Amino acid sequence: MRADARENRARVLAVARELFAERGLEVPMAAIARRAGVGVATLYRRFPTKEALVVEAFTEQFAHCQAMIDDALKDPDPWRGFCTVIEKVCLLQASDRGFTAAFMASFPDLHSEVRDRTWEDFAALVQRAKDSGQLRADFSPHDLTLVLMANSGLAGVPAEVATAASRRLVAYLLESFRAGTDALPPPVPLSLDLVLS
Amino acid sequence: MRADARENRARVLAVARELFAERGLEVPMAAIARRAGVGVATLYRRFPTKEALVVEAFTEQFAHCQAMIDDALKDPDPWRGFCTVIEKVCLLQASDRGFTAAFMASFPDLHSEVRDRTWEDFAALVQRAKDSGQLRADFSPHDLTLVLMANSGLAGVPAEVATAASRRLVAYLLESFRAGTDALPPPVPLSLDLVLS
DNA sequence: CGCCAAGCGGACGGGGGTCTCCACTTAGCA
DNA sequence: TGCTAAGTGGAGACCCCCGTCCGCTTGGCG
Repeated sequence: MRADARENRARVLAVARELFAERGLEVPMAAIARRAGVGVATLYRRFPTKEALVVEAFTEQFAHCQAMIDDALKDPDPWRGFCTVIEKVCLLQASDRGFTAAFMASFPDLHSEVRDRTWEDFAALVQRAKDSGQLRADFSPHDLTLVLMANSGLAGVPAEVATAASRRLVAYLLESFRAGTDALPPPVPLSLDLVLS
Repeated sequence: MRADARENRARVLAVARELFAERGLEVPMAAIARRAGVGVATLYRRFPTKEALVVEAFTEQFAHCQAMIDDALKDPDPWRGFCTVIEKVCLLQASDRGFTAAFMASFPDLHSEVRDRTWEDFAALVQRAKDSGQLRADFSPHDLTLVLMANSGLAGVPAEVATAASRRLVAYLLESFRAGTDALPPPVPLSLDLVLS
């Protein structure tokens, strides 16, 4: 690949991440091209479709999520590990509209194997927190999806407001995730795939 | 207005409510027209713009919300009244995608005076529940918006799933709204107007 | 330094959305 | 029953988006 081409590709990706973060995935390809100072064709030569660009733009964040869960499993305090994961991923979601949408849409080929592993690890984290007696027994791993979907409802307001709101929402929810409280309606087997609509 | 015209208008409204509920506001005008057995021009003669149709289609539900709060203020148990309002409005939101979107978008001219009154009444409901000692003192009326936005994140999954999920989410939240729990991050002065983006 | 493939950008096709225009139809009064 | 104004529907103007095509430009090797 020629030097100028490589540089253009990098700039396109940076601009895409930036615009996706502040305006969501519905930002037109032409806008990304314009801000990056290239033509539309350049985008489509490097990324065969818009979806490919989105996937590429967010792989980093997805890996980051996985790393967060890995760290949390190593935390000596299971409850703190559990809380930290939820707080961090919700904050990430609240501060990046594109991440939220990409996460929700979760394109079929978007690292499905990574997603599966993440899911298993999170289930382990939940079990560990339950065994320690700090997480209520009727918490379901599906409740993570519930939290993520609820938190995604905050997207669309300016980023600072969304992060503040997310912090408060998560604090409310974590409080009721603590062990020793009343019974709840049954867990809902939510899957992000349902959002495809 | 001629008899046939009146009938057509009613049918269009019914169909619009139906389609908005199941598919959200992004359903095309042409689809509504087709399902109602009329041409597009008929829609636009009765409702100058799509927004007007949406407003007209949801005034009923909005009035219903107001009525719910009125009833709740009459409930002898302030806490039960408070919970019932939140449960009902969230369930309504979860079972009607269009309502959610219309509520969130809350078009400028969408009964702004009604909205103000509803807001005041809800604030009264909150104060009453706090005075009775059952609602935590640091609950903010803005937290209603927080709940609504969070709940709106559940839209997009099939209606039965969304309602089940909403029930569980609301149960979690109400549990932590109860008095006698830990401190929270400060309330966020959310306004639905922020969602205009 | 010259050459050519790799790279480039803007015009364009195709699809889908809102809303308008206009020739035709019909309700319903006299 | 005849007339006319109210009502109708579909074609199409206009806009925005994704993705492609093609003639021009340029990096960088020999």
